[in-house]
Amino acid sequence: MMVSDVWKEYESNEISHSVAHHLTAIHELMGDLGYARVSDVARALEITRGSASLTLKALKERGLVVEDHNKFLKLSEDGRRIVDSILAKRAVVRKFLNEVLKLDEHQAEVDACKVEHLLSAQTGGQLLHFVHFLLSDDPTARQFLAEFWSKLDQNEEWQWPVQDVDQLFNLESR
Amino acid sequence: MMVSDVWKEYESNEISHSVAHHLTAIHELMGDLGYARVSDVARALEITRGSASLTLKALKERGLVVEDHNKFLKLSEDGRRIVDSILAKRAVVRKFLNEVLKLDEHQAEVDACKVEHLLSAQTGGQLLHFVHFLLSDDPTARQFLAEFWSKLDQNEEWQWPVQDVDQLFNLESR
DNA sequence: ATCAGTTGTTTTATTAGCAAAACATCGGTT
DNA sequence: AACCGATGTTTTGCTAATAAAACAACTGAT
Repeated sequence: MMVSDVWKEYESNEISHSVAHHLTAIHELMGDLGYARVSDVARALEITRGSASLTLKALKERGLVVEDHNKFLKLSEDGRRIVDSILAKRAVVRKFLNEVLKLDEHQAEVDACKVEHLLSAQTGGQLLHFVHFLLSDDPTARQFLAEFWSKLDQNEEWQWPVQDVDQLFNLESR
Repeated sequence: MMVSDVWKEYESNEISHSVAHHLTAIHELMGDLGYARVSDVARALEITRGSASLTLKALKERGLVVEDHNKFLKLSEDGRRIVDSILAKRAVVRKFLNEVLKLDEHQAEVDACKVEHLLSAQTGGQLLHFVHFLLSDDPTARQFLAEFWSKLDQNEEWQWPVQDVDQLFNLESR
């Protein structure tokens, strides 16, 4: 049972959910307001200034955020790279969930947001290739999607959660 | 910026990563050994008995785990349902990452493990439909996959992370 | 019967992430 | 000058999840 090898990699993730959103908040505030201070981040995330102050202090020490001569925050080069990768993954996952799997926008947004910082760069890149081709003008892709969606509408349902997914696949495919 | 609405749902998740693995450990130990005690769970997860004891006490109080007259653990009805849904999501995600996106098995396992407890039932169900059709004998699905994989081999790469995913989609598709 | 090993619990401490409250420091009004 | 509001920090406390260590209880071998 090689379970134990894998599951602890969760905590070894260098970017927590909280950190991911502190960083992306700075990015979005720079776009919206042109600046980002501790209070602005706190407001955007709806946490207290005290909490934001502590988290951002740690991020400054980690070199992901830099502080202006007058308390104005900015992403470092590294911070910027991290935000780029997070936003790219979020966008791809959201697009897949919403435009392919036809989940409503809120559900897609929520799930993408939960997952964005956990996916490897490999996974993000491959998913981008996949979704890009799937939503392209390629006739095979279009036909495939059309068939999938029509099947969805036929509402042929399993009861979820399925007890044995592997069995389901083995019996009906391949 | 409706960011703040969404991101806090992460912590409101009733099933943490740790809880998910304590529960699935009990499930797998029941299959492998026929029983599951605190020490067995601790060994499986490679944490101390003390930690497992505390977490499992909380799970007993939450009614997800029940204890035998002689300290043997078992999943409750609710616990069982949760494990089923987690394992189903993990299996589907792993299959998708490995067999469709062609990520190596370890990466697929790791990413699926990170994500499994965070996906909504809706998302899990839709993804199951999707992967099931995608890997079925349907000729359209087969052709689509063949084309996708050949594109992958052509190694037409973006530099990852992509700066603006939405722009990438808007320009080249639709 | 004693001794060693395993098991389960409890206590103490640590870390991340939050709230709440106190505090100091500005900047602008009046 | 005095005041008010916004800002940033610090301190205290909380929860979840861990480790480490001490402890008690049971099990089995000799």
